[in-house]
Amino acid sequence: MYKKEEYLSITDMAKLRNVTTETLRHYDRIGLLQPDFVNEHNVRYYSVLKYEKLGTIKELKQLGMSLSEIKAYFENRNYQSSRELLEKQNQLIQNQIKSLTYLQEKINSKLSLMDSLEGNVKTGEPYIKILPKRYYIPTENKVENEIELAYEAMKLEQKIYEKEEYLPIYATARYAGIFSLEERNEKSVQVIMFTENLAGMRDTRVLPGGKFLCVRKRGSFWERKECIRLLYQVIRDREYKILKPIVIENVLVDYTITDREEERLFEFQIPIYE
Amino acid sequence: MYKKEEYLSITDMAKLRNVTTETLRHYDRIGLLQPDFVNEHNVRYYSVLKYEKLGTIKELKQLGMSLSEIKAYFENRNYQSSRELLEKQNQLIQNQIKSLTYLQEKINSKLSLMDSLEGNVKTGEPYIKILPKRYYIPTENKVENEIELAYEAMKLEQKIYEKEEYLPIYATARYAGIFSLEERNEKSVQVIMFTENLAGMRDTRVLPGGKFLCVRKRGSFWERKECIRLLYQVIRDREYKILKPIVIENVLVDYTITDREEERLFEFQIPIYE
DNA sequence: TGACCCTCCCCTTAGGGGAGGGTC
DNA sequence: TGACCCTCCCCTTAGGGGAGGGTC
Repeated sequence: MYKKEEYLSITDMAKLRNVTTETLRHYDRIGLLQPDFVNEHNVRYYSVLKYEKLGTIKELKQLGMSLSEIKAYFENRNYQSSRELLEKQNQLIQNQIKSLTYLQEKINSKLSLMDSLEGNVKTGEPYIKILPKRYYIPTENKVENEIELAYEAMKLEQKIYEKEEYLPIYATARYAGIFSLEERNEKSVQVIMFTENLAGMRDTRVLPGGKFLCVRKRGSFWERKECIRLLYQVIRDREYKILKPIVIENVLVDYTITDREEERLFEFQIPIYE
Repeated sequence: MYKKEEYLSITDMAKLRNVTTETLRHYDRIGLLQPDFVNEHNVRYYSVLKYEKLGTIKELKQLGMSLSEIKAYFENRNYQSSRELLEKQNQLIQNQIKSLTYLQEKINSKLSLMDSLEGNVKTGEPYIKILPKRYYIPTENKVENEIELAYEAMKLEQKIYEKEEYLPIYATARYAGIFSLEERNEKSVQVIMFTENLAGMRDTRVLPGGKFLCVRKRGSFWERKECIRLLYQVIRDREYKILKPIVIENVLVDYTITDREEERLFEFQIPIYE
């Protein structure tokens, strides 16, 4: 049927489609794309018709199909089966795009948070900021050390994941400790997790928006005495009024981002009015 | 440091993060996530602190990182390295989304073509249609059989790919044969490939838009006598004038879509005026 | 002769799925 | 006792990278 010169060597074919000869040998072995002629020394020769097929194989691979799926497709290829394949792959790709887009949003919101942390707010310098109304879920038990904290945080996460896979708004900096200014044991703290106002979450509570006197601090979550004393001092000096006797210790940089304790960052917030 | 009850068994941990125990054993073996305590019978116990790490591992895997990359990241995790990681992954994801979106466009345009083919145009029934101006690149040599055709088509594709990876507009139904009505050898045909008006392609030619008398046919590319006779007949009967003595045989369904010859579909187009 | 081609054969990722036998 | 845990050990995908030797 064809003239000898119209055969392509394995290297010719490989170069035309930008694959390696080893790939072509592999496709031969598994019966996906076989040479049209093999000489007495086992040298492979391909008809130019195989060029198109190799192109299709590459495309289908790019769509995420396995070689055996591709092989099965070629075993009975007709208009209908091609159409169904395209529709199926279209759906798969759409799902992939969706989940990648979601991932990207998550990463971007984390990067934005990091950007904001690298701004001009210094640790140890109190300042006032206005915060919006925030929603949160509390833990069941107060915690006094790293292990208890991790345990309660785990329970919170499990609770959320039951309801929603998404944690968009406070996906970053979503943990905080709340403790009462009236209680004497400043080691004992209630861990909370900020959330969106999830309709389905019955435990969701509200933290009213308003003015907060804040200060940032690096180091350990458990050494908060000094910061609180500092905020108290400012409140007295400037004659602010405490709106509610609580302190919120928001975790801005935690062990999910760094293993270095000195890099961890917390912000203490006391609700006030002037 | 912690109470015995705060250890999690391998099954507990696996359930919390929705992985298998085998996965956790694997992570232990490669040193990615190791139990905090192993009893005298080699039974693994995990501290609750590992819950967070396992979550991060899952996320990074989802971002497409390999286990050894993840391990390396955990070996020196700090604010800066985390930030760089996020930025790198953000870029990677963006590229993935881009190439998936491109693939999707390609598939959608193919599906649209198929939709249009399943419309109400019957084979063997001549009709008039208006076509826009089209650009194409011709082959160097006329062809007379399947092999020669495949060879010329290959050369055309190689030419295009040098310039542009994209073949959007005519990515489907982009091949056609052109032959002269004056030449007697209707086996000899010039193969062309429709393209966008690629600025860089110096071979690009133009096919003027206008009215075309058309007819569709299934079967082989090489049996075109009857169709041409039919079109001639219509031209004579209805007293149309032939604008240019050529026939374009556009390949609508070809061997990239089906292996069944009876499913292949061609459309013959003769430029006319009334 | 240099570029090309061949057949073993070992290797990689991230676990899955047993078998066979102990442990909580 | 039933549910759980352990260590081998073999297997999968899509080739990559030689070694050692012949071919166009």
